[in-house]
Amino acid sequence: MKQGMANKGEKETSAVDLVLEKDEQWRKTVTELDLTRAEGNKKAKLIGQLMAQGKKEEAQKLIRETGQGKETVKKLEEQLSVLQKERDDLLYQIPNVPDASVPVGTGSDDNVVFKTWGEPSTEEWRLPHWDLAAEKGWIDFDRGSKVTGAGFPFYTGPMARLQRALINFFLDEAAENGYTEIQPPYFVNEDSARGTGQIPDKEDMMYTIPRDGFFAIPTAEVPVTNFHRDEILSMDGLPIYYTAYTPCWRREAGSYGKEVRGLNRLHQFDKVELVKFVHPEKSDEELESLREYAESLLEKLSLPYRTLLMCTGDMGFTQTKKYDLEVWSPGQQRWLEVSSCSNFGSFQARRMQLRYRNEKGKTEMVHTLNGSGLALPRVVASILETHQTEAGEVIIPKVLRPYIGKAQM
RNA sequence: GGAGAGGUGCCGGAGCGGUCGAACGGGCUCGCCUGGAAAGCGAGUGUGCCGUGAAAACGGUACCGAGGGUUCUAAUCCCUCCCUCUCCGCCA
Repeated sequence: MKQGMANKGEKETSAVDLVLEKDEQWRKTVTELDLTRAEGNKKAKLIGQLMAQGKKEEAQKLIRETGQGKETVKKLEEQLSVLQKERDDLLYQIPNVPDASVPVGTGSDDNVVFKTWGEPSTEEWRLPHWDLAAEKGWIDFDRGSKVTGAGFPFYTGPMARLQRALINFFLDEAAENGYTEIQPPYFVNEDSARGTGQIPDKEDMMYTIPRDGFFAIPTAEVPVTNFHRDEILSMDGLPIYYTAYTPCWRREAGSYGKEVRGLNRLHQFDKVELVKFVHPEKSDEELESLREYAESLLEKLSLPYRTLLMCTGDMGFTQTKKYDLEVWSPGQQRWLEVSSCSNFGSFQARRMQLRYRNEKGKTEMVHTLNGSGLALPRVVASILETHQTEAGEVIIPKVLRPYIGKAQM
């Protein structure tokens, strides 16, 4: 655990020891409490029997004896809930441990380029998507700011149509590849946010609806993975593949500058998500097929990309292994992340009490995975730049034409 | 939003202060029966946690929507919340 945490860049690994210590105390208290309860239960049962037999005096005598037992139970229960909260608070702060195949590293420089596809264009004449979109009147950032705030753009005319085409294309592709389409709620409750690990790790990134105790989803991963929370799945039913289109809301506090220019980073964006529930022994290969599927989408859109195998220090709190797919943005001459394919092992399942029944009839935690397939804004950015002509037109990728009815815009 | 009814195991559905982890029916699993099947018969059939154990298993404890409370004892009584259903209102 500690090695894994250290590899993820956690400086402080003492939480592990503290958890063990708290757990030790917690166990002791549980045992004591159970014993005291057993005693009380025995007495209560006896009293019941005596009453039934009409031996009132004997029963009364026993009732008088129950006082201190009750006190003890109450005291132990209080202790136990305190210990449990202390232990669990610590436990929730411990990240998932990286898989052995993940390169050890401290930051983005240590990520490994796993694969590249296509020829990233270095031609200078291409406009960044925000300039082209402004020129054509396709995306209205200013009115978005007026109506809501920065990071909430309007897409207009052909751009709105392109968005819708992409959503449909992604959903149709996923369906053809065995993913069941789901339309989930866009708000979730606190248990769900904790189930997938947004709480406590990424609590600040979510928009909240405090009056009703809801969180606006930062990704469809949250409602879709929680779909099976607190369930025991049958082994025959695995693996389960879901896909869902949803808007995603992220506060993205403290992000400014060219990094967030145009469609690079928004507070609201559209995404088609892929979620898998699988047998623990299959999650490694399931991650690879998830990655390959996401890659196939970029290939069908003729967008050059590269796949990174994220190193331990750059992969995040909840994952055991993660690939990032980055599409090339020729207008910006940089790579943009459009998909993140992750294996969570049993991390989310443990939080969600999500199990399956194995060959022997025992319950075991399932493994969960998810990936974007894909996130729209940066794909749109790359389409506008990659398929841009010198005349300022955009050639629509063949696979999208049935959805748009045009070859260019 | 208003009024009423209700939330029990895989499902249906009893229980409404003690012997209830929970009757009964259905489902499912195993066995018997059969040439095979149906019917019939018999047995079994929850989860979390703690402890013992290599394991199988066993012991304890908790769980009858969630959380509090009353009581020697709560699925059963009280309070708060959530959810479902019916009627009215409103409404895409």
